[in-house]
Amino acid sequence: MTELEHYISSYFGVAQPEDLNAISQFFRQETLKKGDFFLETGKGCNKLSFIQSGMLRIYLQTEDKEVTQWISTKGYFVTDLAGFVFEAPARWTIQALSDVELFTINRSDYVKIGQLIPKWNELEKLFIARCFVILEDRIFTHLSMTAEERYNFFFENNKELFNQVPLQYIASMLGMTPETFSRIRKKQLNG
Amino acid sequence: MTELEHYISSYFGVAQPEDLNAISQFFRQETLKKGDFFLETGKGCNKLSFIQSGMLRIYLQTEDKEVTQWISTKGYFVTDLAGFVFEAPARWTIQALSDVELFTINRSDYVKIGQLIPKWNELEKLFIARCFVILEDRIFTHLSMTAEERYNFFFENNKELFNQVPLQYIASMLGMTPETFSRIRKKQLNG
DNA sequence: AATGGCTCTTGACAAATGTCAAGAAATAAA
DNA sequence: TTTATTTCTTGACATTTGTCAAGAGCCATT
Repeated sequence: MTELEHYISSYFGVAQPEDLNAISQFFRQETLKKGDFFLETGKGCNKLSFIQSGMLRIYLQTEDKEVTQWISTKGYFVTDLAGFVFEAPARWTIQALSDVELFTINRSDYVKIGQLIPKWNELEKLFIARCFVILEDRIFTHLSMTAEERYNFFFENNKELFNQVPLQYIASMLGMTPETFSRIRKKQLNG
Repeated sequence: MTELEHYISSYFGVAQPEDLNAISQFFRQETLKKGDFFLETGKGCNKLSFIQSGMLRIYLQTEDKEVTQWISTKGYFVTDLAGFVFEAPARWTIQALSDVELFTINRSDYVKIGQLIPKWNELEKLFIARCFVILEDRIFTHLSMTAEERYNFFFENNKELFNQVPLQYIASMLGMTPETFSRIRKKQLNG
């Protein structure tokens, strides 16, 4: 099984080798240089990618600040769901934090998967439902935890990220300023 | 078109009257008294309902506090997605804030819709994707707004809720204490 | 090694939000 | 209506988090 097939299998639960192979044929390899944009707010997003290596930051520039929504790393998929599924203008700007290797599929090929694999729509549904549940959890952390608790919770589950990306982005994605993040960090390292 | 058919049509985009009718046949009417539990954390959730009248609160009791995740009102659907789709133990407790009338479908009947309507899985996918996008927005409010801004944003879009449910629940669902909520409220009414 | 540009840390202070306790107001129960 | 219960508001104060400004550390380029 190729790495791509492994991702598809684990995210969508596709089991048949021939199906996996057929699906993976639709993807093409693509690379981004550090700083390149995968997507910009307001533009069309007609692709979905799996990250083979590197990291991407999903964010939005508002009037007064830049809000990082998520950082996607190896093994994750990346797209603007509203853009990809509903052909709406992209909500997020997505930029490479490092050189990035991707497996990318475009919308028209993606649609073909549904025609090829009868169960695809259901697998996709289950996939998006899992994503929904993850967001539910994330909202819950904001309703129930302090900045420090969110820091610890995220750190426990994403230790490796802390020495790979600028910390200010992690701070933003946890809903706090870089200064607060830095102080909590100091406290956790010393205490 | 019945009220139920209207909901199904607007949420799932089912267009054919005969399909709508077939789907709506699977639903049964159900009522809850104020205070009754639609679902309790940890139990199985094998039903999904549309709210014909009344309000339900979706929340979770933690060690030290009760966190309201959402309040569902007329026209909305209600379920524990992880429980309903993945047959996982329910994450949320769902309780009637008032007497409630529901249209309810159970999981086994729900599955039958998929067999009846070829496009169902796709419509469902789109439906859940829309829910996902709504949660993305909600997370964004927590990353980018103060308590006061979240209050105003929510108030503008849900004025009617403010004189229908205990405000402490709205406070919790916006991620602030009842006291903070009350002070912001005063400020907005006076200023 | 020196330069420049980011990024992170720190301090001092300000603002926002939480906590606790009391009482007022609203709602439900009798 | 009266009483009881819950919910909301308010004040005083504590804590958390944000803001601003300066400087330290780090990294890449020269």
